[in-house]
Amino acid sequence: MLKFAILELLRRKPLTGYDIKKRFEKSLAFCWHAEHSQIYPELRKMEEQGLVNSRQEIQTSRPNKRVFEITERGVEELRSWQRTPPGPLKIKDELVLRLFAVDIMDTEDAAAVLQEARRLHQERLDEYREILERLEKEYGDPPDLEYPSLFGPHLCLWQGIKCEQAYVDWCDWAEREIKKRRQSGERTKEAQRVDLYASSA
Amino acid sequence: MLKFAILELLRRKPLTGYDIKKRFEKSLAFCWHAEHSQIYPELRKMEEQGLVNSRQEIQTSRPNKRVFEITERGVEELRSWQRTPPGPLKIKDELVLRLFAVDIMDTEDAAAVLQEARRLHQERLDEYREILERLEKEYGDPPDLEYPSLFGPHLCLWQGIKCEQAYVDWCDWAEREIKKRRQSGERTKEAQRVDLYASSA
DNA sequence: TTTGATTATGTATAAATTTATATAGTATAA
DNA sequence: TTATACTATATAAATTTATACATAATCAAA
Repeated sequence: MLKFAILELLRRKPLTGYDIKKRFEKSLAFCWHAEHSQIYPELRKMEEQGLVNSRQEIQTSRPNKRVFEITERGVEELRSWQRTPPGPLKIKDELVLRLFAVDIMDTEDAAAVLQEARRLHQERLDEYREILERLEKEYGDPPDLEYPSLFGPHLCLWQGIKCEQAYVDWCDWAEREIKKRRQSGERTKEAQRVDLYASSA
Repeated sequence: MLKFAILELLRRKPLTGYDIKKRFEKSLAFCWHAEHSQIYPELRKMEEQGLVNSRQEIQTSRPNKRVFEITERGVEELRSWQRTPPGPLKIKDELVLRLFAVDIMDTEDAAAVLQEARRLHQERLDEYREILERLEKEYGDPPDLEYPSLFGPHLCLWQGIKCEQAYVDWCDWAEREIKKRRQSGERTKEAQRVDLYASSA
C-alpha cells in the first residue's frame, strides 16, 4: 500500500523522500504514515518498476537531494488500484486497549493516560483545521471546480476532522465517567468478574 | 502489543487461541486484531515467559483444545504496561487514501467505493450497538459498581460507536458532495493542479 | 563564541511484526 | 452432500519498526 500513498503524493508534485515523510506527518496523518527507512527503499523499488523517475539535484547549501516524479505508468497503476475495494480498516489503538482493563488501574493513572491521549488528538485536530481553513479561504468550500485536485483532500480532511473530534469528545466523556465512578466509591474493587461476551464469542 | 491484548482477554477468562481470535473480531475490533498464525506462537512465547499457563482439554466431540490462563506475573505485566503512555495512533485507511485522489476517478467508481466502505462500517457499528445494548440491559448504564470489570468495556465500546458513527456520517456526506459535484459538471477535469501543502511541508 | 539542538538530506541493517497460505481431521448444520 | 465451524500448526513472504550512521547548515542559548 505504501506504494500507492507515495504515488498519490508524487502525482501532485515531484518530491524527495524527505518531503514525502513530512507530508505523511503533516497532511496525510489521517490515512497513512511511514518511516524514512521504509520510504527510501520503496522509492528505489518503484523506480525499478518504472512507476517513478528521479533526478539528482546538486545543492551547495544543503546535501544533494534526489527528486522523484511520477511516470505515466505510475498514474495508471494508481488509477487501477483506486478502483479495487478497500480492505477492512484495521485499527490498533493502544489507548483504548489500556482502558479496556480500566478496572485494574488507579483512577488517577487512568485519568492521566486519557488526558495525554486527548492532548495528542486535539493537537492533530488543530492541524487539520488549519489546513482546512487555508484551503477554504483560498479555494472556497467546497473547492472551486477549477481545482479538482483539491476536492479529494477536502473530503479527506473532513474525515480526519470528524473522527478526531469524535475521539476528543469521547476522551472528555470517559474522563468524566471515571471521575463520577470514583466519587461513588469504587468500594467493590475486586467484585465478581463477568464475561460479557460469553454468548457472542 | 499483541501480548497485552491477549493478557487483557485472559484476565477475564481462560481461553483457547481460537477463542482469542474470535474475541478480536467480535469484541475488540475497535482496538485490536490478529490472525491465528500470530496468536498461537505468541501464546507459546508467553507461556515460556511465565505470563500464562496452559492445560490441554481432551474432547471427544471436537479436536482437543489447549486452554490458556493468565498467571500472577501476567497480571503484573499488564498493569505496569497500562501505566505507560500510549504511542500515537497510527492510522492506515485505504479508503481515505483512495479518495485523496478522487479527481482521477470516475464519479461512479468513487461512489461505489464509498458505499461499500459505508456498508462495512455500518455493519461494525451495528455489532457494537448490540453488545452495548446487552451490556446495558443486564448491568445498567453505566454498569453497576458490583461489576467493575464491565466498566472498561463500556467506556471502550462507546469509543468504537462514536467513531464508527462519525465515519458512517462522513461517508454519506462525502457521497452527496461527490454527486453534487457531478451535477455541476466536472467540466474542468484536467484543470490546474495545486500543491495544497506548499507552505506547510 | 562555543556548544547544542534542529532541520535537511539521505543510507544501512537487524529485529519484530504481520500477512498470506497451506495443511489436517472431526462434527454439525443446511 | 457440501459447506462451515472447531481446533490447531507451519512456513514463507512482506511489511514495519527501531536504530544507528553520515554530513552539513542554521539558529538559539549559555
